[in-house]
Amino acid sequence: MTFMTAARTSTPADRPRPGLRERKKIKTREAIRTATYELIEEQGYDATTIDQIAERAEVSPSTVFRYFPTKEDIVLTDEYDPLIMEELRARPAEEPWTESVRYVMRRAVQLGVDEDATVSRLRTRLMVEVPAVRSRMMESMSVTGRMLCQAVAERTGRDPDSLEVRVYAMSLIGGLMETSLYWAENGHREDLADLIDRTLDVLEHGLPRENP
Amino acid sequence: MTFMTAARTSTPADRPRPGLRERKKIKTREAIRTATYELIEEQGYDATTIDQIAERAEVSPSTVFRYFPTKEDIVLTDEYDPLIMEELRARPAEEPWTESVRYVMRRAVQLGVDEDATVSRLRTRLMVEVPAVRSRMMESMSVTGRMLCQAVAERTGRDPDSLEVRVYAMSLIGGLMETSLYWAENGHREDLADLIDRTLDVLEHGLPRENP
DNA sequence: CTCGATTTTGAGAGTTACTTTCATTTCATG
DNA sequence: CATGAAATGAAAGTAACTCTCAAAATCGAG
Repeated sequence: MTFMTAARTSTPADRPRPGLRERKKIKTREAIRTATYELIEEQGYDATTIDQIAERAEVSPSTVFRYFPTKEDIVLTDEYDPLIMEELRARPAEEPWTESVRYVMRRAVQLGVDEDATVSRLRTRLMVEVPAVRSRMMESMSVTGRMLCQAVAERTGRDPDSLEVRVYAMSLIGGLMETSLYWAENGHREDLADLIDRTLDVLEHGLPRENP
Repeated sequence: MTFMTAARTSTPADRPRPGLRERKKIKTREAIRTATYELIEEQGYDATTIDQIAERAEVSPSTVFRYFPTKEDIVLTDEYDPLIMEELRARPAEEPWTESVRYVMRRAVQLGVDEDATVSRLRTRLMVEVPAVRSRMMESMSVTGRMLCQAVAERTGRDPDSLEVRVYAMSLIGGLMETSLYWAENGHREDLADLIDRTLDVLEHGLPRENP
């Protein structure tokens, strides 16, 4: 769900003490990411090289690649999928599936925007403007899609690998993806939660009768 | 619609005489493509370099890039979208929209498989196996999506840029994409036309009641 | 056919993302 | 503190893609 949420930037108060090594690792990761965001804001995505990122983050270029396999990943790495999955599982079993989806998606959006609206917008903007970023994001869609398959299967007792479940999941993801593109293309003016609602309406009931 | 059809390989008998220059260009294009297919069959996608392709196609590396902007494009360049668009427009206006889609998609698949089943399968296989190819293919999805928006808008008198139309188009594309992935992952055993039918059923009516 | 304009091609050098290897440093643990 | 494991940096290498410019092929008109 990279396409609608900010990345989780810190480990609030998870486990007791992750050890110095772990903490340093997280710090480095964050340093690289914020350096990248800054540089992109300053000079744009393409003009920003890995070397510049490394320099500003005060690590070596090789370290950058050790943390992120590709440049796009620095912007896009997503740690929310598991959260969404959890929330989806936590919904009451009697709740209609479409309701659960609606609830969880709205919540995911809210989380992302709350945490850091600037990053959220930068990301979706890059998604519209930089083909490589968009590609990478779509790539992550399939992963989210598989996860959704799993969730649908658990909830409704279907085979997660069946064509039907997979098609359902993918069309959902595709639709939501288009929603965030739409949001960004229109300058983030409209309320994303509303857009999500309208999107789910289309997916559930098809196109509405009229469109003035 | 790259993801389900082969590329149009020749200009059957279009216009009277395109001139030597044009004909040579088409030939070069084809040479590059078949060289690429061969090399990939022999050694796999990643192991195949542009230089090798250039050598076998008997052109210079720069020429390869002049014809195709990226390596993935050599495999994936799609010339079917306009055809699909045409066919969609040619359907009678009274026909329900979903019927038109069903008819045209099945036809597109048939065309692709008829023309060259081997290439059709190689493509979908690469789509499953090579991330870069899958990305590039997804990238082309958005283009096809915009086109579909246009078609939906024309047929039903809606705004092609409205959220609803865009979401509808994208979920359709996403679903079909997943269908070809499914087809390839299962070794191309099932009949693609049947899969398409089941896909459209899901998109039109949601997940079926039960799934034994 | 020939000449000049236009287009296509090739050669080569350059940029940059990404990989790989290996020695060095840094941290955890007994 | 000593020993082992993990993180880091330096450096060289690969391959996709870009750019430039000169040579060659094609076309159109006289």
